Amino acid sequence: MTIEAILKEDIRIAIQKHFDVAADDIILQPTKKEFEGFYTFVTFSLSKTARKSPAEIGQIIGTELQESSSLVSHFNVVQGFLNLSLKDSTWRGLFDSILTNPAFGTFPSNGESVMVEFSSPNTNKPLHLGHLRNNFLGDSLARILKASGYDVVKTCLVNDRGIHICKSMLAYRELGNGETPESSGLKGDHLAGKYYVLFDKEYKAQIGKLVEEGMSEELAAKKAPWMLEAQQLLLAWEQGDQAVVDLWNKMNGWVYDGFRQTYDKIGVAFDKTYYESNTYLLGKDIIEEGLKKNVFFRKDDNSVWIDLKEEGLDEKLVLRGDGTSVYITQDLGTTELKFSDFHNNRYLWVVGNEQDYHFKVLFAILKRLGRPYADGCYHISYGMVDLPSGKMKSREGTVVDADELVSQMIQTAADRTQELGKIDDFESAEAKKLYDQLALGALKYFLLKVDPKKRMLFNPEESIDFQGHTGPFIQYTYARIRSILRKAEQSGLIPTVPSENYKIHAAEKELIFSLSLYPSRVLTAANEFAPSVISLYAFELAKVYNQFYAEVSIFQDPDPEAVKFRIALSKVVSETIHSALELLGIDVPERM
RNA sequence: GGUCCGGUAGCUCAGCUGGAUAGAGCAACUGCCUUCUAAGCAGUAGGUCAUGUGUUCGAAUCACAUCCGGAUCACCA
Repeated sequence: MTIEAILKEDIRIAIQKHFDVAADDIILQPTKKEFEGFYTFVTFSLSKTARKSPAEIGQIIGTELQESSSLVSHFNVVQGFLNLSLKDSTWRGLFDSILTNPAFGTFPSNGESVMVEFSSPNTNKPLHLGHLRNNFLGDSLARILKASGYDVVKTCLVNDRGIHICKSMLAYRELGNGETPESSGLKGDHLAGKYYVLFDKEYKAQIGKLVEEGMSEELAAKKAPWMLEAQQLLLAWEQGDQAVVDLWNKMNGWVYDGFRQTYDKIGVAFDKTYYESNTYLLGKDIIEEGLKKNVFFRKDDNSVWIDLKEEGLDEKLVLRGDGTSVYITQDLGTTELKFSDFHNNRYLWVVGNEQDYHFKVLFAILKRLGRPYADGCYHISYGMVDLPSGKMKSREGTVVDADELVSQMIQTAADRTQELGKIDDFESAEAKKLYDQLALGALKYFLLKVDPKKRMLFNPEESIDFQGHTGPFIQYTYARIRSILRKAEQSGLIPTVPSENYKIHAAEKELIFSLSLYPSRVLTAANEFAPSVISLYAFELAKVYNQFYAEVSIFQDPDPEAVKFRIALSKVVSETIHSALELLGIDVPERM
């Protein structure tokens, strides 16, 4: 049982005893900094039933706890707030339980499995900042869910077919002159992206010309020669035209090669990758089934629909009149495939909030169809990354390219590190590794510290910080501690829990308290699908440690017990920081 | 227009299962490196929590309304 749980029980018993009131859900909050104590119980709500003033109630419960609770040393009451301080033996026991628990912050298997689908790129252009948020969120969530007891499968659904890919292919065929990643020195995904942009340029010119000749803009957009041709390409692809399929294979191959480099660089991997070219025909059987079950209905033009007005949604098309699939058809099929592949208890999709409606519809359909996995489906909807100028638009060239951003961050990390001159003795490979760790630490932390649901702002003018509320701040705290632990080891000092006579310092209590919060934060992060909970925790812990570090001396303290205790505290903090950052996919350096 | 999400310090964000004088970081200003890494610590300054009404002993937090911003409502994905 946790300290908090025992305290709540003690408070419940005290209330029962003195006021004869059954209080089931006792809520404790952390005591605000300006008051003494660590846990606060608010008594206002008891005032009516207990027929006493909040302050009196606080006094009575506080006195009772001081006498009978095994944990409480003393208390103070401010208005209706009962602030509780803990005995040194409580702190010692708490710390001991953390120190001796090698799996601190991770939970045993809960017997459930979950699939996290994320990343899901299109193969016509390179990854951008928005994809990074998606990738980091998905990767981190997978780690957090694993730590909280789930069996996790990470999947990626690659959108490797469709009109957008055909646009790149067309522009390449017409303007490419046989260019390759090797001949151009461009990463494959960037090469494909280049032709996507070229397509758009030419396409716009064609529209302009048609409009000049008197055509309406809307019609011109449909009738522009390259648009018609791209549609022809798509059709040819679907019919298996060898030349088209060959080009498609060639260009997608380049793109995958480029993606692989990016994924390697940012440390993201998947257990299984699904390709839309393999799944886009799936789902039609489900449409048939739904028609038989009268979940769907057919309109006169042969298109198939579902009426979701009861769910507060609308009528929704599930199959085109010509019998071809739409997005939702595919998703029905892919979800069925995922289920038959893995039989997970839960399915999560990390997809931007622009698709909120789509997933509402998808899940509603799965329920109507009576799918066993329907209730386990959940859309992890995250907000867009905006620029000061507004939304990123790939066609308008306002996107922040992922590879470029990462290499800029690495350069900044290198510059900053060299300025400080602390690692001048590093081999160049060692230094490079550190720059990568810091750059990705800064970038990942930047994108993961914000509540996923909220849209966030990225200003390319102001590069991402390495000071203050950042990844490198936390990494720095870790490196600092590692340095201490190395020194301790050399001096033969063993981390130890102090004896009963040892008077625990306030800064030490703060640290133990911060540490004790970790497991519950992991669970909160898992339940809310919010890596930001872990981000904020890691920052708080690092901050508390730095305060401790500034306030007390570790090796200079005359009391050998204090020295060994502080080394033990440092050790556990470093391990907890390491663990928390690992949940965010952030690496820790031994020195920086 | 319907639905959904958001509006907290100059900027970026916490806090939102109701509780104490609303917290961080950045930017600004002041101190602290002969002592374990100053990518740090301590401090100053900065707020009508979009607005209004309501519920409550108590509201940034809940409800309703209004204003502002965004997303979505495709036989696109």
